[in-house]
This record gives sequence, C-alpha cells and structure tokens, in this order.
Amino acid sequence: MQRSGNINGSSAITYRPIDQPKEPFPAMRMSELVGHRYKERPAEATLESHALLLRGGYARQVANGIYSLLPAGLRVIRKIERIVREEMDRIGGQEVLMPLAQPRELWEESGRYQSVGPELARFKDRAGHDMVLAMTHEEGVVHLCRNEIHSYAQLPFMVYQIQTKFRDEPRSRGGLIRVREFTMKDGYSFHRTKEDLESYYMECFRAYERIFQRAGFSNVVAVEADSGMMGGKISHEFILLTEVGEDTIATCTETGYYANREVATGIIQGYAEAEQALEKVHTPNQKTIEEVAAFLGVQQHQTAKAVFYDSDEHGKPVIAVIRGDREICEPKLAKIIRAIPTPANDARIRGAGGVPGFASPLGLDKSKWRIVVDSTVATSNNLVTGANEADYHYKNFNLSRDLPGVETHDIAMIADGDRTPDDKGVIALQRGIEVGNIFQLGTKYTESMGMTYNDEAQQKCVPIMGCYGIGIGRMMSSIMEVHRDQYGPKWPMSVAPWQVHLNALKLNTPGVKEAAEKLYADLTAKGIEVLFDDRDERPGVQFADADLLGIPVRLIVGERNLKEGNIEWKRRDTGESGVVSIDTAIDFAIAGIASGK
RNA sequence: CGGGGCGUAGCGCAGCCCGGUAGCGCACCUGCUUUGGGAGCAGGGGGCCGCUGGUUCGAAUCCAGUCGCCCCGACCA
Repeated sequence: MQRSGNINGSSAITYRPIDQPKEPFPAMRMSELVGHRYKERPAEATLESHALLLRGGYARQVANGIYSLLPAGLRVIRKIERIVREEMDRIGGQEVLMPLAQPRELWEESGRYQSVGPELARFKDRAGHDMVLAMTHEEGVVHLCRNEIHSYAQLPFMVYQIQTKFRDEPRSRGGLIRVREFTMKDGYSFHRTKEDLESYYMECFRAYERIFQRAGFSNVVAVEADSGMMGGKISHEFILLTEVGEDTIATCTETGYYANREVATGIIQGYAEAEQALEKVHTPNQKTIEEVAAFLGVQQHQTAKAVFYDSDEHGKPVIAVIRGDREICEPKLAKIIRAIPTPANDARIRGAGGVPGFASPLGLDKSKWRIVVDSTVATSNNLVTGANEADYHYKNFNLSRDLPGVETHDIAMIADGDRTPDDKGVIALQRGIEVGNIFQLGTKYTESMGMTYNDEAQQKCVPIMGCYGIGIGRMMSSIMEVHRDQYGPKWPMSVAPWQVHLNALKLNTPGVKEAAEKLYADLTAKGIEVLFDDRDERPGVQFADADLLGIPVRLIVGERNLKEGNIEWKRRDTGESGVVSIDTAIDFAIAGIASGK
C-alpha cells in the first residue's frame, strides 16, 4: 500500500498491512497469579479507576506518581501497546528505542535544558557529568537520525518508540492518569515540505482514531490544542470526554467544534449602547469587581477589570484588560506577549504607576506598560473601570473613544453559552482526559540541532518534523474509568488481560476438577488466553475476583450444570448468562472472542 | 510553591485531648464444619505506633524538627 500525495518527487512512506496472526499471551492458573485482589477501597484513591487499579491487583504505588505493574496490569498494557504498534507499523512507522538517561549537552542543543523548568529531572553521573531523564524524545530522535539521513531520497520517514518518560510533575494524581514516570508511545516524522508533513499528519490523525476505537473508546474527540512548550503551530489533542478529566474542552455537537479551553475561540456577547460622558466616581475601598459592581449598582459585564502580569518579551510590565464578567485566558495572552504571564506583585505594579484595586489602562504611561485589551471591552460600552487613583473609578469608559489605538486581541477564556466561532452553534464546556496528541512541529529541533540533508541541487535543507504521542498507562486507566461497574472493570476484548475466565466451583466434588482441567487444557491448546481459577475458594470469592479482573467471557464449571453435561457462561460487559454444553464450550468461547467484545 | 488533612500489622481504621508499654475488621497460617455472589467456629503468626531529638520515673499519646502520602489551588505535550 502506497500513500497518495507523493510530493515534490520525494519517496513516500511505505504502509504495511497488519493482518498477521497474533501470538496469544500465555494462559495461566489463578493459584499461581502474583498480585492479590482486595475488598476494601484504598484511602488514597479518589477516582474509581484508581481504586480498581489497586483493588484488582493491577498496579502498586511505589512513590508519588510512580507505580509498579503486576502481571494482570502488564498484560493490559501489552495489549494496548500491541494495538498501538500495529497502527504505527501500518502507517509505515519503524520502531526504535532511545534512552531515558541523556547527557545535558543534547538538551542544550535544543535550548530546552534552560527553557524547561524543574519537571526536567537533572542529575550528575559518577564522573560528574550533567545528565537528564528524558521527558520526551525530540532531542533523542534528532540525535539518532541526523547522522543517518543525508539525502532527500531518504525522506520522509517516521520512527516511533514505546518508552519510559520521566516528568517531575508538581502534582500527580488519579492512579495512572497523571504520573511522573510513565510509558508513552512517541513517534516522530521527518519531511521535506510542509505539505508532506500535513498529509502525513492526517494519516497519523486517522491512525489515532483507529487506535482509540480499537481500544474501546467511543467518545474520544480530536480538539485543537495549544502546542505549549513543544513549539510548532498546528496540534491536536485526543480527548476522552469524561467528567473525571483534568482538561476542559469547549464543545459544540451541532457544529462539531472542539477545542481545548486554552485555545478555544468564540463569539462572546457584547453590550453595545450609546456612549455617555466619562465620569469619575468615589468608590471608597471598593476593590474587587464584585464590590465595585454592587457599590455602583451595575452588572459585572458593565465593568472592565485590569490584571497585572510581569514582563512581556521586552521586560515591560503587562496590564491585561477584560470585561468584568470574563476571565483572562493566559495561554492566549502568552502568545501575544511572547512570555509566560506570571501575576505581578503589588510593588511591581506601584513601581510602574499602577494602583492595585483601582487599576485601569486609562492614564497609564504607555511607554512603561504593555497594554493588552480583550475584544470584550471593545464590544461593550460605558464600562466602569479603575481611575488609577485610590478609592476612585471611572464610569462610562469606551475603548475606542477613551483609549484609541490600543492593542486589542482575543484573550478571553471561553465559557458555557458562548457562540461558536462560525456563529452557528453554542459552546458547552466538558471535562476530558488527554490520551494522545499530535503536533506539526516544524524545524524547531532539526534546525537547532543541525539536522540537514542534501536536495537534488546539493543544497543543505532542514527536515520538517511532526511528533505524535500516546500515553499508554493513561489509556489503561481511562479504559477502566469508562468501562466498569461497581464491582470492577469490564475490559474490551481487545485489551483484556485474558480472554476467558474459567471458574471451577466446588473443585473437590467428583468430576468438577477433571472437567475444568480438561477444558483448561483444550482452551489453551486452541491458543485461547484463559485464566483458570483453580483455587478451592468459595463461589462468592471466585466471582468477586472475576469481576475485579474484568475478563469478557466467563465459563463456570459447577456440579449443578455438569450433571447435564453443561457449563454456565457469563459476559462481563452485558451481564448476560446462560448454559452451553461442555462439548461446545470451546466453540462458544472462540465465537465470543471473535465478536471482538 | 501556597492552603488543608493524614502517617499505628499487607489493607481499612480505633487508641492520642486526659502519658503507664497497642487493639478491631479484612487478609494470612492450622484444624473442623461449610460451598452458585466476598462463610462459621476454634486456635495462631505478624508492629523500631514514619524518622530524629526534647520533656518525663515512664511517650503511639505532650513539644520541636524532619521525611512521606493524600486533597484543593498554582503549574503542566
């Protein structure tokens, strides 16, 4: 299979089919399974998936945001990885493996040794060399590839890995959803042209849709995102919409608009009215928007508030102005001032002539301040704003009249009920978990790290990069969060740690053990991934454990049905159950597995 | 980094105010009885009461410090 859109004579990436037979994971006996399950909910778990992760014997915490995986958990992880590998291979990815520990020099080449904060773990090796633990592998991949690629004929290509990352997050939480050490699939593609990157980016986009669909997610949406510290322009996050998510997403099902709240734009209602004369009013000790609005008897949207930040890119203090009923979206502001907005302290504000609590862009020395006004202030009239004088505000501030020519941008945080950018729908905010992301990176890393190739005219060119991440452990916890009931997870067949859970009840009654052992042997011989509960446990214990292990198909050998030559079956997902003749049980299991659920 | 909470057996917790040398449930081990949704009885093992220092005749308990974990916020591919 060849990808269409062969650009500028460059060779395309060769896609590979994925229909090779899969090696089954080993069958095993529950009496030998390492990792116990328990009844009591762990105190530290706040999310259901976190509680089940621990209760089901999938993982154990070692330190804050650092986990070990037990066999049951690792099997789920391996299944997820298998799906990811197949889809990455299918779009022509080649698997590589780069180190977690890397020398400082590599990160100085890209500039990130300085630009990234304390979440980049740094240490010295025994020889005193500065080292880092990679939090992502752009540096690693450029280092790896820059000496392998010399000609345009070698582009494009994509390499990927499934490797540990370490990020010293200020705060991890939620089981495997947000951790410091985690496994990520990260892929990197290299292209000659922007167009080639864009077309491959879309291929990867579609591969991601297949991955999430195969892993059992029905409501993952791709949203426009902020590329943040990664650099680059276009990026998408794949967000699983769920109430327990940490990210907030602006969504509109009517128009299909989806964007991370950090970058979401929309149409915010304006309040236009006839301009009235500017008037200074005494507002003793009324500092917050709530206080001022109440004191003057106006709505919050009839005010403008000023928020101070330290230094734009030129070191000037920043005053951001927005209508009083709205919040500033700091990532948007960051792009405009080309610096991370950090709130300014009072001394800094006063030092430049501002009056905290009664601040306003009116009357500020424009040579000392970077003034950025949000569009909401432009679309409303007669606002109340500070007078830059203690205990005084102005009424009837009108931007175009009173502060003509000031820098006006969209720096507002979008809210429930705003109109979509095309004005055809209404935005609703939803919570979600970011399970993957893709970036059109550009040349940030290839350029800074000196990766070049020769084109047809012997000219040195810099490859254009894309990068593509998926959090493997985060996917596992997210699947558990979505597919579960009060008793445990309900693993989709594609990621289930085992395909069939075989119970033997009253193991020591005549015939039961023999029948179950034979079924276990036959299932195993057919290449079915079966977990055989061969313990002489009471039925309640066995069933509770089976629920916590969440295996899709359960087969129960018990005295009661065995008399008729039958065994019972039960589906973990639907709760359906029935009996089937022991002679056809294997075909029944195979059919259940083949149904893919 | 700011605010709050908690560290006592593998897990969940009581005891701490009011100081006297540690207890309950689950789990684990032995025996008997049980066996289709986390059984019953009997017996048993397991604790530097997070760590360090102080007060005291005596500290799980009071005081100081320190480390760790959890939650909220800030932060964040």
